Amino acid sequence: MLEISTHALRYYEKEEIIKPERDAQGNRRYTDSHLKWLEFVKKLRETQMPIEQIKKYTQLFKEGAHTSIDRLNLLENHRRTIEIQIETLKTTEAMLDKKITSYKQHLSTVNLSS
Amino acid sequence: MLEISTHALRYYEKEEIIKPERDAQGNRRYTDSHLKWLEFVKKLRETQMPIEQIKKYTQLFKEGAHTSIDRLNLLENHRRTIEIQIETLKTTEAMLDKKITSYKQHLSTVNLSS
DNA sequence: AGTTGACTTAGAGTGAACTCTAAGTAATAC
DNA sequence: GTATTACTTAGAGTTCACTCTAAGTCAACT
Repeated sequence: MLEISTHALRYYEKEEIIKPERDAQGNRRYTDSHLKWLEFVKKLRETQMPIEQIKKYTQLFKEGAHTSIDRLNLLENHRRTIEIQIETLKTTEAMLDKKITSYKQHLSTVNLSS
Repeated sequence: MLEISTHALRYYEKEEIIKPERDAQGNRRYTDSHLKWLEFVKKLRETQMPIEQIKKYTQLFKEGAHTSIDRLNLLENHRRTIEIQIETLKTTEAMLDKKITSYKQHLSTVNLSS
Protein backbone atom coordinates (compact mmCIF):
# COMPACT_ATOMS: atom_id res chain seq x y z
CA MET A 1 0.00 0.00 0.00
CA LEU A 2 2.71 2.40 1.03
CA GLU A 3 5.34 0.78 -1.16
CA ILE A 4 7.95 0.72 1.56
CA SER A 5 9.91 -2.51 1.73
CA THR A 6 10.03 -4.47 4.99
CA HIS A 7 13.76 -3.95 4.96
CA ALA A 8 13.29 -0.20 4.75
CA LEU A 9 10.78 -0.38 7.60
CA ARG A 10 13.35 -2.18 9.75
CA TYR A 11 15.88 0.44 8.83
CA TYR A 12 13.51 3.25 9.82
CA GLU A 13 12.87 1.45 13.06
CA LYS A 14 16.58 1.14 13.77
CA GLU A 15 16.89 4.87 13.10
CA GLU A 16 14.05 5.42 15.59
CA ILE A 17 11.79 6.99 13.01
CA ILE A 18 9.02 4.51 13.70
CA LYS A 19 8.25 2.11 16.52
CA PRO A 20 5.44 -0.30 15.66
CA GLU A 21 3.53 -2.16 18.34
CA ARG A 22 4.01 -5.88 18.88
CA ASP A 23 1.39 -8.60 19.04
CA ALA A 24 1.40 -11.60 21.40
CA GLN A 25 3.89 -13.35 19.12
CA GLY A 26 6.24 -10.40 19.08
CA ASN A 27 5.37 -9.55 15.49
CA ARG A 28 5.12 -5.94 14.41
CA ARG A 29 1.74 -4.26 14.26
CA TYR A 30 1.41 -1.05 12.32
CA THR A 31 -1.71 0.83 13.43
CA ASP A 32 -3.50 3.50 11.42
CA SER A 33 -1.47 6.20 13.08
CA HIS A 34 1.72 4.32 12.20
CA LEU A 35 0.60 4.20 8.59
CA LYS A 36 -0.22 7.89 8.62
CA TRP A 37 3.19 8.64 10.01
CA LEU A 38 4.86 6.46 7.38
CA GLU A 39 2.94 8.22 4.67
CA PHE A 40 4.28 11.50 5.99
CA VAL A 41 7.82 10.13 6.22
CA LYS A 42 7.54 8.84 2.68
CA LYS A 43 6.57 12.27 1.39
CA LEU A 44 9.51 13.83 3.18
CA ARG A 45 11.89 11.26 1.71
CA GLU A 46 10.44 11.65 -1.76
CA THR A 47 11.20 15.34 -1.51
CA GLN A 48 14.80 14.65 -0.50
CA MET A 49 14.67 15.25 3.22
CA PRO A 50 17.60 13.29 4.69
CA ILE A 51 16.85 10.48 7.14
CA GLU A 52 18.88 12.39 9.71
CA GLN A 53 16.40 15.29 9.61
CA ILE A 54 13.36 13.06 9.71
CA LYS A 55 14.94 11.46 12.75
CA LYS A 56 15.37 14.91 14.29
CA TYR A 57 11.72 15.75 13.65
CA THR A 58 10.64 12.44 15.17
CA GLN A 59 12.73 13.09 18.26
CA LEU A 60 11.28 16.59 18.70
CA PHE A 61 7.84 15.09 18.38
CA LYS A 62 8.57 12.62 21.15
CA GLU A 63 9.87 15.39 23.40
CA GLY A 64 6.46 17.00 23.49
CA ALA A 65 4.60 20.24 22.90
CA HIS A 66 7.44 22.56 23.90
CA THR A 67 9.32 21.60 20.70
CA SER A 68 6.58 22.96 18.41
CA ILE A 69 8.64 25.99 17.36
CA ASP A 70 11.58 23.78 16.40
CA ARG A 71 9.34 21.48 14.43
CA LEU A 72 7.73 24.42 12.69
CA ASN A 73 11.17 25.74 11.73
CA LEU A 74 12.20 22.37 10.42
CA LEU A 75 9.11 22.11 8.25
CA GLU A 76 9.47 25.69 7.01
CA ASN A 77 13.07 24.99 6.05
CA HIS A 78 12.03 21.93 4.16
CA ARG A 79 9.33 23.91 2.44
CA ARG A 80 12.06 26.22 1.17
CA THR A 81 14.12 23.33 -0.18
CA ILE A 82 11.00 22.17 -1.99
CA GLU A 83 10.57 25.57 -3.58
CA ILE A 84 14.18 25.48 -4.76
CA GLN A 85 13.76 22.00 -6.17
CA ILE A 86 10.67 23.06 -8.09
CA GLU A 87 12.56 26.04 -9.51
CA THR A 88 15.45 23.84 -10.63
CA LEU A 89 13.09 21.35 -12.21
CA LYS A 90 11.18 24.03 -14.07
CA THR A 91 14.35 25.61 -15.43
CA THR A 92 15.60 22.26 -16.64
CA GLU A 93 12.22 21.41 -18.07
CA ALA A 94 12.28 24.61 -20.13
CA MET A 95 15.76 23.73 -21.36
CA LEU A 96 14.62 20.24 -22.30
CA ASP A 97 11.60 21.61 -24.13
CA LYS A 98 13.92 23.68 -26.29
CA LYS A 99 16.14 20.71 -27.04
CA ILE A 100 13.18 18.44 -27.68
CA THR A 101 11.67 20.93 -30.11
CA SER A 102 14.92 21.26 -31.98
CA TYR A 103 15.35 17.48 -32.16
CA LYS A 104 11.83 17.15 -33.57
CA GLN A 105 12.56 19.88 -36.08
CA HIS A 106 15.70 18.11 -37.11
CA LEU A 107 13.98 14.76 -37.40
CA SER A 108 11.14 16.08 -39.54
CA THR A 109 13.66 17.73 -41.86
CA VAL A 110 15.51 14.44 -42.20
CA ASN A 111 12.26 12.68 -42.98
CA LEU A 112 11.38 15.16 -45.68
CA SER A 113 14.70 14.73 -47.41
CA SER A 114 14.46 10.95 -47.41
CA MET B 1 31.64 29.09 -12.08
CA LEU B 2 29.89 25.77 -12.62
CA GLU B 3 30.44 24.61 -9.05
CA ILE B 4 31.61 21.19 -10.08
CA SER B 5 34.61 19.97 -8.12
CA THR B 6 37.76 18.90 -9.93
CA HIS B 7 37.24 15.46 -8.44
CA ALA B 8 33.77 15.31 -9.93
CA LEU B 9 35.17 16.43 -13.29
CA ARG B 10 37.68 13.57 -13.18
CA TYR B 11 34.89 11.20 -12.33
CA TYR B 12 32.78 12.40 -15.28
CA GLU B 13 35.81 11.98 -17.47
CA LYS B 14 36.36 8.43 -16.26
CA GLU B 15 32.71 7.75 -17.02
CA GLU B 16 33.29 9.19 -20.51
CA ILE B 17 30.77 11.97 -20.03
CA ILE B 18 33.35 14.61 -20.86
CA LYS B 19 36.72 14.60 -22.58
CA PRO B 20 38.56 17.90 -22.22
CA GLU B 21 41.40 18.86 -24.53
CA ARG B 22 44.99 18.88 -23.34
CA ASP B 23 47.57 21.64 -23.61
CA ALA B 24 51.28 21.17 -24.38
CA GLN B 25 51.88 20.15 -20.76
CA GLY B 26 49.13 17.57 -20.80
CA ASN B 27 46.88 19.67 -18.59
CA ARG B 28 43.14 19.69 -19.17
CA ARG B 29 41.59 22.50 -21.20
CA TYR B 30 37.84 22.99 -21.01
CA THR B 31 36.65 25.01 -24.01
CA ASP B 32 33.39 26.94 -24.20
CA SER B 33 31.62 23.96 -25.69
CA HIS B 34 32.92 21.79 -22.84
CA LEU B 35 31.53 24.29 -20.36
CA LYS B 36 28.20 24.34 -22.15
CA TRP B 37 28.08 20.59 -22.06
CA LEU B 38 28.93 20.54 -18.36
CA GLU B 39 26.19 23.04 -17.67
CA PHE B 40 23.77 20.72 -19.41
CA VAL B 41 25.08 17.70 -17.50
CA LYS B 42 24.75 19.62 -14.26
CA LYS B 43 21.09 20.38 -14.94
CA LEU B 44 20.42 16.74 -15.71
CA ARG B 45 22.09 15.68 -12.47
CA GLU B 46 20.26 18.30 -10.44
CA THR B 47 17.02 16.85 -11.74
CA GLN B 48 18.05 13.33 -10.71
CA MET B 49 19.11 11.83 -13.99
CA PRO B 50 21.49 8.98 -13.12
CA ILE B 51 25.08 9.17 -14.35
CA GLU B 52 24.44 5.98 -16.28
CA GLN B 53 21.79 7.69 -18.41
CA ILE B 54 23.87 10.79 -18.99
CA LYS B 55 26.60 8.43 -20.13
CA LYS B 56 24.14 6.81 -22.50
CA TYR B 57 23.14 10.17 -23.94
CA THR B 58 26.79 11.13 -24.37
CA GLN B 59 27.50 7.88 -26.18
CA LEU B 60 24.56 8.37 -28.54
CA PHE B 61 25.79 11.86 -29.25
CA LYS B 62 29.21 10.53 -30.19
CA GLU B 63 27.66 7.95 -32.49
CA GLY B 64 26.27 10.70 -34.69
CA ALA B 65 23.13 12.02 -36.30
CA HIS B 66 21.41 8.66 -36.75
CA THR B 67 20.89 8.43 -32.97
CA SER B 68 18.71 11.56 -32.86
CA ILE B 69 15.52 9.58 -32.27
CA ASP B 70 17.07 7.74 -29.33
CA ARG B 71 18.33 10.97 -27.84
CA LEU B 72 14.94 12.57 -28.29
CA ASN B 73 13.32 9.64 -26.51
CA LEU B 74 15.79 9.85 -23.69
CA LEU B 75 15.12 13.55 -23.19
CA GLU B 76 11.36 13.07 -23.42
CA ASN B 77 11.54 10.35 -20.79
CA HIS B 78 13.51 12.60 -18.53
CA ARG B 79 11.00 15.35 -19.08
CA ARG B 80 8.34 12.99 -17.77
CA THR B 81 10.35 12.21 -14.66
CA ILE B 82 10.67 15.94 -14.09
CA GLU B 83 6.89 16.34 -14.35
CA ILE B 84 6.45 13.58 -11.78
CA GLN B 85 8.98 15.15 -9.47
CA ILE B 86 7.21 18.50 -9.67
CA GLU B 87 3.91 16.82 -8.89
CA THR B 88 5.37 15.06 -5.85
CA LEU B 89 6.96 18.25 -4.62
CA LYS B 90 3.74 20.22 -5.00
CA THR B 91 1.69 17.60 -3.17
CA THR B 92 4.18 17.55 -0.33
CA GLU B 93 4.33 21.31 -0.28
CA ALA B 94 0.57 21.46 0.13
CA MET B 95 0.78 18.98 2.97
CA LEU B 96 3.51 21.01 4.64
CA ASP B 97 1.50 24.18 4.27
CA LYS B 98 -1.34 22.56 6.17
CA LYS B 99 0.99 21.40 8.92
CA ILE B 100 2.77 24.73 9.08
CA THR B 101 -0.53 26.58 9.41
CA SER B 102 -1.69 24.31 12.18
CA TYR B 103 1.63 24.68 14.02
CA LYS B 104 1.34 28.45 13.79
CA GLN B 105 -2.22 28.29 15.03
CA HIS B 106 -1.13 26.17 17.95
CA LEU B 107 1.78 28.42 18.79
CA SER B 108 -0.34 31.59 18.79
CA THR B 109 -2.86 29.92 21.10
CA VAL B 110 -0.07 28.94 23.47
CA ASN B 111 1.21 32.51 23.43
CA LEU B 112 -2.21 33.91 24.28
CA SER B 113 -2.59 31.63 27.29
CA SER B 114 0.83 32.46 28.72
C1' DA C 1 69.13 25.68 -6.54
C1' DG C 2 65.41 25.11 -4.11
C1' DT C 3 60.68 25.68 -2.96
C1' DT C 4 56.01 26.56 -4.02
C1' DG C 5 51.87 25.67 -6.39
C1' DA C 6 49.13 23.56 -9.75
C1' DC C 7 48.50 20.13 -12.07
C1' DT C 8 48.85 14.76 -13.19
C1' DT C 9 47.61 9.57 -12.15
C1' DA C 10 45.50 5.20 -10.18
C1' DG C 11 43.08 3.69 -6.92
C1' DA C 12 41.13 3.70 -2.17
C1' DG C 13 37.62 5.61 0.92
C1' DT C 14 33.14 7.79 2.19
C1' DG C 15 28.19 8.60 3.28
C1' DA C 16 23.54 7.89 2.47
C1' DA C 17 19.91 4.82 2.22
C1' DC C 18 18.74 1.06 1.78
C1' DT C 19 19.01 -4.20 0.69
C1' DC C 20 20.16 -8.63 1.59
C1' DT C 21 21.76 -12.82 4.19
C1' DA C 22 21.66 -16.33 7.53
C1' DA C 23 20.03 -18.39 11.29
C1' DG C 24 16.22 -18.91 14.30
C1' DT C 25 11.22 -19.26 16.02
C1' DA C 26 6.39 -19.97 15.76
C1' DA C 27 1.85 -20.71 13.81
C1' DT C 28 -0.69 -22.97 10.00
C1' DA C 29 -1.55 -26.60 6.25
C1' DC C 30 -1.65 -31.27 4.89
C1' DG D 1 4.43 -35.06 12.53
C1' DT D 2 6.52 -32.82 9.10
C1' DA D 3 6.61 -29.07 5.72
C1' DT D 4 5.71 -24.55 4.52
C1' DT D 5 5.18 -19.85 5.38
C1' DA D 6 5.80 -15.77 7.73
C1' DC D 7 7.82 -13.61 10.70
C1' DT D 8 12.11 -12.52 13.94
C1' DT D 9 17.23 -10.87 14.73
C1' DA D 10 22.03 -8.89 14.03
C1' DG D 11 24.89 -7.66 11.00
C1' DA D 12 27.06 -7.76 6.38
C1' DG D 13 26.81 -6.14 1.58
C1' DT D 14 25.41 -3.03 -2.23
C1' DT D 15 24.86 1.03 -5.07
C1' DC D 16 25.49 5.61 -6.33
C1' DA D 17 28.07 9.54 -6.88
C1' DC D 18 31.30 11.41 -5.62
C1' DT D 19 35.61 12.58 -2.59
C1' DC D 20 39.97 11.97 -1.11
C1' DT D 21 44.85 10.24 -0.86
C1' DA D 22 49.46 9.56 -2.25
C1' DA D 23 52.96 9.84 -5.21
C1' DG D 24 54.73 12.09 -9.14
C1' DT D 25 55.71 15.86 -12.81
C1' DC D 26 56.45 20.40 -14.29
C1' DA D 27 56.71 25.43 -14.74
C1' DA D 28 57.54 29.69 -12.23
C1' DC D 29 59.16 32.52 -8.64
C1' DT D 30 63.16 34.07 -5.05
